[in-house]
Amino acid sequence: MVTAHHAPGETRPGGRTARTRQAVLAAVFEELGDGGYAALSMERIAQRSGIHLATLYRRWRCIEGMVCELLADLSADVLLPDTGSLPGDLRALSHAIGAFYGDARRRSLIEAVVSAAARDPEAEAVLREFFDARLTLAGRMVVRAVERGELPADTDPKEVMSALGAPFYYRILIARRPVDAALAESAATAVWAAARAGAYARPDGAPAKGAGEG
Amino acid sequence: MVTAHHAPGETRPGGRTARTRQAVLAAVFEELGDGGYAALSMERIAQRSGIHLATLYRRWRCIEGMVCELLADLSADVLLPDTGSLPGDLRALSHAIGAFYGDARRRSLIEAVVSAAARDPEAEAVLREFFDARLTLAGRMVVRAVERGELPADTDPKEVMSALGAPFYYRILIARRPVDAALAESAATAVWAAARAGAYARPDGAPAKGAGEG
DNA sequence: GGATTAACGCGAACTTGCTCGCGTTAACCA
DNA sequence: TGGTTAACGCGAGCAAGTTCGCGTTAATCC
Repeated sequence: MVTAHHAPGETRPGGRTARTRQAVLAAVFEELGDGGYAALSMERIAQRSGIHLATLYRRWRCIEGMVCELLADLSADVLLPDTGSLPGDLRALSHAIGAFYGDARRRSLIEAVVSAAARDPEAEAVLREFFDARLTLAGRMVVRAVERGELPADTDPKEVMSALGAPFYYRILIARRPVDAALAESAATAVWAAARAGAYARPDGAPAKGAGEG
Repeated sequence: MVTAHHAPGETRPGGRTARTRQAVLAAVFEELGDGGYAALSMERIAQRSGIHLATLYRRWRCIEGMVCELLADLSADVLLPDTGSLPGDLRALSHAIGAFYGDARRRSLIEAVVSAAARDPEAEAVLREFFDARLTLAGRMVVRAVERGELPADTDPKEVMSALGAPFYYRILIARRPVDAALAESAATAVWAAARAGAYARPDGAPAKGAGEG
């Protein structure tokens, strides 16, 4: 019996594997820059990244998987603002989102992910869970505001954060125009006014809960 | 010279052509019902409609064209409410939108159209113009409200209507959950509060204009 | 360093989606 | 009613995109 060096069947995350991963995701991102999702093809990604076509299919199966992974990668380093007041937090986050989607490649990425989710159940699950986690996280901002007495106790944090994001995705996916600071400002102002008016109150009037809703 | 019966090169919109068109669009809509956009393929549409594959490609070139045409078809008969007050109009329209997207096939159709727009420039133009026209039309509701003095004079009608629609498309495309009456109610309440707070004021403070913005 | 084996490169084979040419059907008009 | 021809049905042919088998490279551990 050959004492296995590192449990045969295990993956090798380091070195070359990580390099190809980076090369491919970078290539996808750049490809989104010229031509958007329309011009995205396995062949072009292979050429741009210098990674062989067969390798791409082996690791990601299809483009859907790539764009999902890229989204998670790019969104990793986004911090929650904490200015001390909800309107301040909303403005800060809204402008952060606006700046993020100011880049056409990121807008194309969102298009790509939504398209992927529409066709591939696996991609759909990734997308859903990704945004759910993000809403839960950002919802803390609202929880703090409720604790400070800025909003009604029955305000649903996730609904508030959905409402903050919605105008951006409408702009990108439906109106199909660039995202600018004016949109960010409008979104923050609108959500703050709507939340104070009780538009995001839970139907059953349950009090706002913390992040862990397990 | 043969006196042309109906200008050679002309199309023949009646009879068989109209029938196949109806059969195909109906088949697309039904296909969206079982399996959504993922299961949509030219071959399946051909089988379900009983129209030959080559005919589909000749008339629509690709699936993108079909879903765009279907969207225009389905949305043709949507009326603007006129209850006498903006909050009333907003609630009515919001619930109409909610009812429209209560059907999973229509949600799948929107996914399909957005996916189509992401890949095909022609489909993108169709989508953009379609929603732009719709916003302009619905904006009349806001123009009336401004004239009644319910909203500031510098309110941008299209921005208000965008804000009303945004939560639905966020729910469908990003959150990927069904649309319900609670969402419709929330959207209407939110937009009304936000509009009164001046969230949709034009940056330059120009007064609200009519539908024709030339 | 040396042995083991994931991960990769390469090209051929395969599958799928799409197009083309031709004969047939049925709108449209006189 | 009959002539003209757009629109359709049909199957073969073409061009993508995708998979497979095998040899090579380079992580990983001893």
